[in-house]
Formats: sequence, C-alpha cells, structure tokens
Amino acid sequence: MGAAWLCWAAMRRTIKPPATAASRRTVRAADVAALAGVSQSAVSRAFTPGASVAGETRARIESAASDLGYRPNRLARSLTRGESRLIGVAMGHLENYFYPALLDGIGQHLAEAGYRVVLLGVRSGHDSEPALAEALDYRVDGLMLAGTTLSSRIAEQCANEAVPVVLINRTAMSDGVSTVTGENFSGARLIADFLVAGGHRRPAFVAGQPESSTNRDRARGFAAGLAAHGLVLAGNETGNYDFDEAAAATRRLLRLPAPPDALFCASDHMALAAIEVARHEFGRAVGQDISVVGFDDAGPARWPSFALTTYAQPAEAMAAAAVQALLAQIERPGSAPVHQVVPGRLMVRQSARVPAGWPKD
Amino acid sequence: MGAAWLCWAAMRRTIKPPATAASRRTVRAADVAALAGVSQSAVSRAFTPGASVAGETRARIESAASDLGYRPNRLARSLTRGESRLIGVAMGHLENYFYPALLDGIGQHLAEAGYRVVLLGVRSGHDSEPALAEALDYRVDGLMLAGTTLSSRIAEQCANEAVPVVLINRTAMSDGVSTVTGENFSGARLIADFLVAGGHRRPAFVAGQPESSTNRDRARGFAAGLAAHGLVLAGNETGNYDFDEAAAATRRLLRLPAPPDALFCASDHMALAAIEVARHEFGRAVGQDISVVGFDDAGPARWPSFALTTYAQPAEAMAAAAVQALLAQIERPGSAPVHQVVPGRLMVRQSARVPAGWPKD
DNA sequence: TTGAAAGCGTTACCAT
DNA sequence: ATGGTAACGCTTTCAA
Repeated sequence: MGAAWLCWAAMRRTIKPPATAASRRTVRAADVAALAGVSQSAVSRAFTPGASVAGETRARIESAASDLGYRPNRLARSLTRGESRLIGVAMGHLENYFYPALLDGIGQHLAEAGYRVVLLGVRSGHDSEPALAEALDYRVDGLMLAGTTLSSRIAEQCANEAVPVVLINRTAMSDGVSTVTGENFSGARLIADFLVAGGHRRPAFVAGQPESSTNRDRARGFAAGLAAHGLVLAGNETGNYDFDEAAAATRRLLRLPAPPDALFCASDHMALAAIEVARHEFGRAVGQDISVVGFDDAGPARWPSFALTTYAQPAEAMAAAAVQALLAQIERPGSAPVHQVVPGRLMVRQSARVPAGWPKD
Repeated sequence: MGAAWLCWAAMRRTIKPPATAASRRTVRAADVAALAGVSQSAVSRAFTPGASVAGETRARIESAASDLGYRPNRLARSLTRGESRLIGVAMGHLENYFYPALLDGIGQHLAEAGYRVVLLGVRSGHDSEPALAEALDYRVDGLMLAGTTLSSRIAEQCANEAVPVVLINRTAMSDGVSTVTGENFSGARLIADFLVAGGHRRPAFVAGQPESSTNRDRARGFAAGLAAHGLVLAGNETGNYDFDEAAAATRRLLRLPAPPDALFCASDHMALAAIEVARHEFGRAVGQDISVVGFDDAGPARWPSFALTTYAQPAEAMAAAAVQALLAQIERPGSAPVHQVVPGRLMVRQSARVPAGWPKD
C-alpha cells in the first residue's frame, strides 16, 4: 500500500504540475488513522501530550505515523486551539551587539517554553507599524519590542485583541504593556559620581536617540549626578545610538574650544566609536588624557583594546525577565503588566580614570 | 448596530470568563459580511489582491472591516492556500557580527517579498534537529541555514515535503539543497599570496570548526597558496569559530619555540581575538611584529583599533543571493538547486604587513 | 460580480 | 478509551 501510494504520488506529479499548493498531497491525520485502523480523533489524541489513549493503540498509531512520515500541521492546530505559539519580536539596532545577545536569550527562553520567534526587522527610520500589524495577522500570542517604540495605534490593536506586549529597553506612554529595563537613571548617576570622584571637571554626554526613554533616563541620571557635585554638562551631542553618528558627535565635542575631559556615551556601541575617534583621530590616550564610559557591557566592551568602563545591562537576565513577563500575561490574560528593572553594576575597566580608593570588585 | 454588537461583546465578556481560547470572540470575515450586507466570500475577495469585486461593494466592505477592526487571519489563510509565507531561519554564532548582519539582510529581503522569518536559534553544541523539525511543523515555505549544517534526516524530510533549503556559509553532503558561500578557497589562497609577498616565512592557521565546509575550503586554499611558494604551515590550531577558543589557540601558537610570523584566522571574529592576545598578552605590534589576517570583513574589522586585513564576504550580497535562490525554488517547485559563490575582495588594512608594490585599491 | 458550499488539517465536545 | 461531528476562519470552485 505504501508502494501504491508512492506510485500514485509519482503519477500525479508527472501527469500534471500541481496548480494550487493545496493540491500538493500532504499526509494528514486521516491517512494515519486509516493505516492504523483507528479514528482520526485517536490520532489527534496520540499527538496531544496528556491525552487519553491506550498504550497498544498509541503504538499502532505511532508506527503508522512514522511509516507515513506524518507530522501534525501546527497551522491547523493553531487555528482550532486559538493560540499560535508564535511570538513576534521586533528589534532595531542589530548592529549593536547588545541586541543580538538579547535576541539570542529571548529565543532560547521562548523555545524552552514551547514558543517560536517571528522576527520583525525594524529598520531605524522606517516605520515599524506594517511589520507589527502583519505579526498580529499571524495571530502571535505576544509581542516583544526591543530598542523600538510602540505606536499608539498598534498598542490599541494589541489591547483590543488581548495580545500582551513587553517592551525591552524602552518604556511606554501607552499603559497596559509590560516593560523591562536596566538601571538607566541610577546607573547613569553612579557614572557621574565615578567620573567626578576621578577628578573630572568637564564631563560631556553623547546621547542616543533623543526621543527614547532610555536615553532620557540616562541623560537625566547623569545630569542629576553631576548636579549633586555642583557640575554641569560640558557638552552634549547626539549620536542616535549609531556608530558613525557617535563618531561625528565625538569629533564635535573634542574640537570644542574647551573640550571635555570625560565622555559618557548612552550606549557601549557609541562609546566604542568615541574611543576610536579620541584615540586615532585626536591622539588621546583613553583612560589617561580622556575618560570614556559606556552603558550596556556589550561584547567588545570587555576586549582589552577597549577595556570599556560601563554600566552593565545583562542581556541574558533581561531576556529572561522579558520572557517571564510575557508568558505571565499570556497564561493569565488580563493580569496587570509588570515593570521590571534588571539590576546591573558598574564594570570598572581602564577606559576611564579610576578614582583613588574606589572599591575594587 | 455597531453599538449593539459592542454591547453584546461586553456582555459576553462579563458573563463568563472565556475558557478555551477558541471561545475568545474574534472578529471574522463573516462578521464583516453581515455588517456590509454581502456574502463572506465577497469579504475574502476584497482582501485578495487582484480579485473580482465591484468598487462600490469593496467600499462597503472596507468600511465595515475598519469599523469592526477586522484583519484576515493568516493562519486560516495559510491553511487553505497551502502556503504559510513563513521561512525558517536557523543561525548559529549570533555573537559573531557577521551573522546578525546576515540576518538583518535576510529579514529585509524576505519582507520585501512578503515573507516572514521564524528564527531558529541554534545553540552550538546543541542539536539543531528539534528546532528544524518544529519549523517544518509550522509548514514553513522554505528553510535557510547559516553557519550550521543540515542533518541528513532533516534534509530527507525537506525533500519529502518539497521544502526548499538554502545553506549559507556551508555546503552540503546531501544534494538537493542550494548553497551560498563566499570565495573560501580562492580568497584564502590569495591571502597566502599576500602574506608570502609581504615576506612572511612562518604562517600559521587558526581554524574554525574543523568539520565545517567553510573551514575546510579556507584551510585548503591557504595551504595551496603556501605550497605554490614552497611553504608549509608553521602552526595549525583550532579556534572553533569561537572568540575565547581562538584566543587560546593564538596563545598556543605564540608560545611555540619558533612562533609564526603571520596568522590567518578562518573568521574575523577569531582574528580579533588573535589580535587582542598578540597585542595585550604578548606585546606584539600587530602589523609589524606579527601579521594577522581574517575572513569576512565583519563590523569591528573596520574599526581603526583593529584595521583588520581580511577577505570580504559581503553579508548583504550573500543575504540577497540566498533569498533569491530560496524564492526561485519556492516559485518553481522542482527546479534545480543553485550553488552560488558571492565574490568578495581582499580588504588591505594595517593588521598585516603590506607587500611593497601590492596594488592599492 | 456575487453567493453557496466544499474543503484545508486540526481539536474538542459528546456520546458510546 | 474511542469514534463521530461540529467548529476554527479562511479560500476557491461552481453556478447563477
């Protein structure tokens, strides 16, 4: 019979090219049922963990299934169950190492919980709405946005359709969504303390995207920290979280009549650009002539050539927290969104002068 | 009537908590049809590009749809159409900047063609089979694997179910799959020429995963190039495409009684590790005391602190080629797989001594 | 152009 | 434990 089927399939293929994809013969539960001599429902049960099917029946079904190479169609399953087990993940800034690391963690944790990631590339500059809307069409069970913001239109859609959303590295104006962030304000304030304690008197800020909550909080924390010591910003240029723009911002700062003696960059990615410019275009010895501090503790920050002092945002922990928050809302629909702050710490390396007596760790 | 519906929906929600997700009221095409006073088929047509529906009818439908906030359910559509418009993308090595860049390009091109990416994280070490099998369950229209290999079991599955596969940065033993690679052999051979012309006499190789086709081709190309000049490898250690392992490999090489005067690393990611070790642990002036060459031209290679001489594998072009190959096979089922080699070029920077008279570009 | 109806491959309820 | 059957939300003939 298997042979007959094969023959029939072969005929079909040679006789006429399959027009609609639907006509492409695929093995369904009914086929398995027929071969195993049971009902189609039984097959369904055999593939449903924790079902009610006799051991002997299950064996016959499984054997038939593997003979036929049967795999349950998850699209159909999703349709009836009303859950796709798909999570839409929108990510900007893939060129900033923090984000791939985050994505990796998210994928990992989601996979463990039986969910798959539908990646929504977000071109900075381009509108993310179409991509998110399409994700909704796929009936994703949840949405995760990292380093991007949620338009209120989409937020409304999600609320309507009861699709939970968690924002990573951003906070929302529209409530109802969960958020996971690092210690933006307090981390930046601590960096100010650190720089002032190190004897710096002309600290400047290289900003990320000005409209992002992350940048705003880091800017405020830094300013607050300086103010506590009676200092103000000696410069403030935006790098838009972009390498080249951060390099340009650094150039502007270092060309100032009275250039800064320290640079706090709103992300490691930008801090690396700042180091490159300071070192190779202005001949500064980073850590001596000028101090550079970042935020994230992403990949290259640890490499000896940079030895970047930075406030850590543990990507893995943030991924775990975000997944946990999302799953909680999926499992208990209507539960209140959570706002989680993942603790980090100041990684003291050599890109900034270390204050005498600063606690080693 | 809209108001009445709203009221009814509200009642339903308050009366009893939705038990199964299926009971969660969602607006379907039939609802739109009812409101617009047309058949459900008409609604379907109105949302099918290039359909057959009168202008006035379409207007009524669209208005009803937007009143109700209707969006066609792509899961259901996929089920009937027999195509999911989902592509499974398996990626290893997300910590190597080449891969996020590739992923970005893939997502971009796929989105333009109306496909979405289902990301299959591949933990190196872990088995990728379960993830790929699950992707197949979702009835992905195609599979793309980058920096990972395809087990023959999965390859067989894909062949059976007529799911096209394209491998990026790997070639396959199992035929029937398309491949996209860089100029592994010739690029590596050119690097050998370059190093020999630069006066190096003790070149060593830092290998990637020994079983990968990419590593094998680069190793062979390098060896062939050296042989042409009567040289042999002065060292050969594996870094498994991993930063830390590449650092360890470099240490072993530089501790040799007669250490190499040049290092060719099978990826930029490893080359960066090699530079860090040579520079910061052995005090070598990279580009003078020792030459380091990589392969990829990924992100940090361009940064002045590394100025890595490397053979470029343009991620964007490879992504485009891969998407094109995949779509070709999806659109013309049964068409022969293609094997594309994306041309790159030697990026001459300062991490390796430049031979006198070597053509500038 | 439009509507009725038959799928698409599952799951879940209800009897048996 | 098992089978029959009605959804799930859509697309696509086929007639009208």
